[in-house]
Amino acid sequence: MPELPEVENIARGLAEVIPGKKISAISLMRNDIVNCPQNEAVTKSEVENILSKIVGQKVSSVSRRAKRLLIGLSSGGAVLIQLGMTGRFVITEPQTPLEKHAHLIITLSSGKQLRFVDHRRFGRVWYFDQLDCNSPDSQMIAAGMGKLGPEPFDISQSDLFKLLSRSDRNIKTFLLDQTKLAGLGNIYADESLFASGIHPTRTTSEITKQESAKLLKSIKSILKKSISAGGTSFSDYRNAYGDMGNFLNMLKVYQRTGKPCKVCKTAIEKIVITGRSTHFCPKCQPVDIKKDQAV
DNA sequence: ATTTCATCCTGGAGGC
DNA sequence: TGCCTCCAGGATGAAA
Repeated sequence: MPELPEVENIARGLAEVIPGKKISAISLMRNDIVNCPQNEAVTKSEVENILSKIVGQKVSSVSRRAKRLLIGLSSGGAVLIQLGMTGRFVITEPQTPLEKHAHLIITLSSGKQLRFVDHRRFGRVWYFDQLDCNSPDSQMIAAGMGKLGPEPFDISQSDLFKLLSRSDRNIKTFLLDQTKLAGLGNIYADESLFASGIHPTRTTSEITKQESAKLLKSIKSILKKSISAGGTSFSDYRNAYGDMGNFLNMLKVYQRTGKPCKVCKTAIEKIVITGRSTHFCPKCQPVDIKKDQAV
């Protein structure tokens, strides 16, 4: 659920509080969130081995790659967290009653606790002895890090256009493919397509160079605005302090089905594209390429 | 090689 | 109130 702006806000919140703190204890309520792509829980002894490596280390850094959170440790190792749909972090006092779906509790030398809470349990946690996002390390690959495409802020207009030209999918599905462009999820894919006037079912190879440039500009601008606003909160997302994000009020199409378009008053429509609900304005985002843009 | 599909979960909303 | 169905910020391996 959390997309790039939400994870960025969580990372910034944690970066203010946990670097320099020693990890004095860890408890894991569920083994099946550790080091496994889906449901292959690691063994109890493997988990204990991992936890023993982490306890006693200092947190050296907090960063983000796409929608993943990286907590760097003094040994050079790192904990990687994929939040899934409903994962969140809570910084709290140890005496605060445990959240119903708290799966991992890290107690810091400051006395505070960092809790990973995730009611749908799509979230996963990995530990690496060495933090190197580009390493061919098999675990890094297993964690999906090796396959991630560039961040929207790090790709050029011409490179995005090349990627689009080479693919024959619809643009909505393309934007959700983390191996092509990493960081967008369902909200920001829909919002970016609206901002650039592109219908979500348009075939990527038919997107013009001008449209592609406008799309990248829209993506970057929307992500930046949302990061500044603290992200978008529906039911679950909160930053590390429990605050909600304010970008919800700024959404133009996402979850506004039937409501008037903020630009032209036409009712926003919702369709399903490869299993994901997709919101758009039928007038601002025509199915056909605009005549003045056609070659 | 690409692309889609079902699946992993829990809980809230809405229909009857 | 209860029961049922549908839906939800994601990512994956298997199948087409």
